[in-house]
Order: sequence, then C-alpha cells, then structure tokens
Amino acid sequence: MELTDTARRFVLHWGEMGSAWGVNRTVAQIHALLYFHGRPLNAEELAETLSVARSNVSTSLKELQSWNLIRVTHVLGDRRDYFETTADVWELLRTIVRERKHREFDPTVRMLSELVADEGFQDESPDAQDRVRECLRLMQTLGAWSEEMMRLSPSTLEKVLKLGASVQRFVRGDGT
Amino acid sequence: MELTDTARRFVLHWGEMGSAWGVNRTVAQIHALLYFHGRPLNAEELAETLSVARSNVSTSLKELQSWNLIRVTHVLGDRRDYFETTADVWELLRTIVRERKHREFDPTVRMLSELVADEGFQDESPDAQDRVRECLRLMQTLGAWSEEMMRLSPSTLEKVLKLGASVQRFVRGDGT
DNA sequence: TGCAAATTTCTGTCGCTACTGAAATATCAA
DNA sequence: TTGATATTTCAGTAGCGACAGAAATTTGCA
Repeated sequence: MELTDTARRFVLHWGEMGSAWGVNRTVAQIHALLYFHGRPLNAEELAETLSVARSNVSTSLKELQSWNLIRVTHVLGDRRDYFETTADVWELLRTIVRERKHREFDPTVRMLSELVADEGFQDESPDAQDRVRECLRLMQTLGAWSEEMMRLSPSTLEKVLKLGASVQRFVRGDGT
Repeated sequence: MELTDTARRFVLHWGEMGSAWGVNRTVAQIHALLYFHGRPLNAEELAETLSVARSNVSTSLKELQSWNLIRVTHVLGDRRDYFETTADVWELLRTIVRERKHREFDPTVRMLSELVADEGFQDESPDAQDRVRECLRLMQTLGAWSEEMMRLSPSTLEKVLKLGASVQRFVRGDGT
C-alpha cells in the first residue's frame, strides 16, 4: 500500500513521538497507520507499507494487543488476521492512560507506600520523610483523579476538560 | 556518600521509571537523589554516591538544568558548584509538564495543524480527515486545559484535582 | 599570569533494544 | 492428512544511546 504524503507525515511523526515517550517506534507507527487508515489491515500490508520485516510487525501487533489498543477482525474468504483500532481518540487516550497507570504508575505508588511503611523509614530525617510522603500523596491524588476521569464517557471527559481550570472558583479559600 | 536503604530504593526505582518514560536513567537518579537528600550536592558527591563517571554527572546536570529542574548554589569558601531541586513536588510536576508540553506536545499539535492546513489534505477520504481533525482537537483541548492548570498555584491545583471528576455535575446534558 | 581545582567536551566502548531473516509452528482447505 | 498459507518464535545483527576515561577548557585564587 502506498502512503499519501499526509499519511506518511502523520505516521512518521507519531513514531518519533512514541520514541520520546518510551514507546517502540514501529509499534507507534503501526498504530498511527491503523488509526489513519480507518479500516482493518493485515500484517503483510502493514509490513509492506511501513517497510519493516513481517516478524517485526507480528511482535508489534502483539504489543499493541497487550495494550488493548487494537483488535483482530476477519474478512470473509480470507483467513489472514486483520487489525483495527478505535476511531475515537478519546477512547484511545483513556486506554493508554489506563494501561500506563496500571503498569508504571501504580507500581511506583505501591513502592512508595512500602518505603514509607518500612521500619527503616523512621530513621530518615524528618524532612526527607516529609518529602517522600508528599511525593506519595501527590501520586495518590493524581491516581485517584485519573481513575475518576477515566470513568467518564469520552464526551463528558471532553466537557470536563473544557470547563477546565475555571473550576478553581469552587475551591477558593487558600488565598491564591 | 553512603545511601540508606530507603534512599537507595527510592533512587533506583525512580531511575527505572524514568527509563520507561523516555528519561535517561542517570538523569532521573540524580534528580531523585537531590530531591531525597533535600540539600545541595556537588557533582563529585553525586558521581560517587551513584557510582557513575564524573563526566556522566556533568552531562546529566546540564540536562536537568535545561529542564529547569535544578539550580546551582554555592557554599562559602568552596568554589565547586552545588545543585539542588525544589522540595515542592507540585512545583516539580508543573515544571516537568510544562517542559514536556513545550518540547513534544506543542510541536505535534503544530504538525497536525500544518497537516490539516496543507492542500493535499483535502484529497484524503472524509473519514480520514475527520480522524486527524479529531486527533488535533483532542490535543488542543488537552493543551489548553494543562495551560490553565499549570497557571494555578500548587495548592490550588491540588484542590482542583481533589475536587476531581465531581465537576462532571456541572457539565451534564449529554446523557452520560 | 601562573597554577590548581573544577568542569566540560570529546572519543571510543559497551550494552540494550529493535530489528531482520530463517526456522518452527499453527491454521485451514482440499 | 497433506500441502499451502499465515503467524510466531528464535538467533543473530545492527544501530543507537549511555557511559567511562582522557583531554581540553574554564574558573578562581595567589
């Protein structure tokens, strides 16, 4: 499959951004291509279009599936696997945030909790204890907030974000 | 400087998390150590404590400075540079979000804007055009939202987050 | 201006991950 | 069950970034 100039730019940039955020370039490119293309593609087409090895695509697709970002579909009279992703970016955002939280954020919170609970923690200077506790508190606040937000429907989530910081009106009383 | 068990675990985990998020491990470790330690440290102490080369520390410190995450201080009668970071995690969060937005997020929004504005874009299928525009819209919404949030004081920001998704009460009317 | 200390820059090495191509395995139709 | 097609696994390679150590530069003091 030949990419249009638009598609190519979209896919390449997405791959670069992925790298900056700890996502494998090919994985990001495949997802970008599936998103842009809108209809299911099979592994062969992905490999050919992105000029990467068939096996590389296979690995990347498994990765994307483990992130719940793509699903398999089939075409009548064709036994190859076809892959597609959600067209709803808000849904995609939710999935990505949920997965990263689960894989990287939550374990860190757990680690900090254990650290604070550990007996040796008492031996640290009061200030150091405070800093670690503050760090933990921040992460717990962020975690709880994102849990709540991710529970909203995409359209509600969008509205809440657009309401944005204007909600600060409701939390005054701190002099800021 | 010998690390306590608590400090060691904190620093090592932070380094691992950094890697997962596209931040150099040593850079993340140095920042974690400065945060934990609470008082300024010089390059020599950092290198020795983390068991990395002096030059590696130099590079990492430059990196952290470019992120506005650390600043230089001095000790009377000592001409070495000492480095410290903010004790306020909310301030740190703000700095990190601001910098990443500026470096990675904004350029992507710009790229998508150009893509949409480009003449060739009209040749894409209407659905593909919609998907790219939706993607752009999402990023613009997120960007605007974060701009607003980052303008708040740490304490207000914390309160807004704790108010959390309960603000959805104010945006009803979409049936969700 | 000369010297020592501190820092940065540079160059080469190492380790890790992504990746390819091949081999092994699975799937389906005849 | 056999052959063809599709997919995954595996082993080796290549490329890239992180890092160490050395060399060069800068800084501050005498």
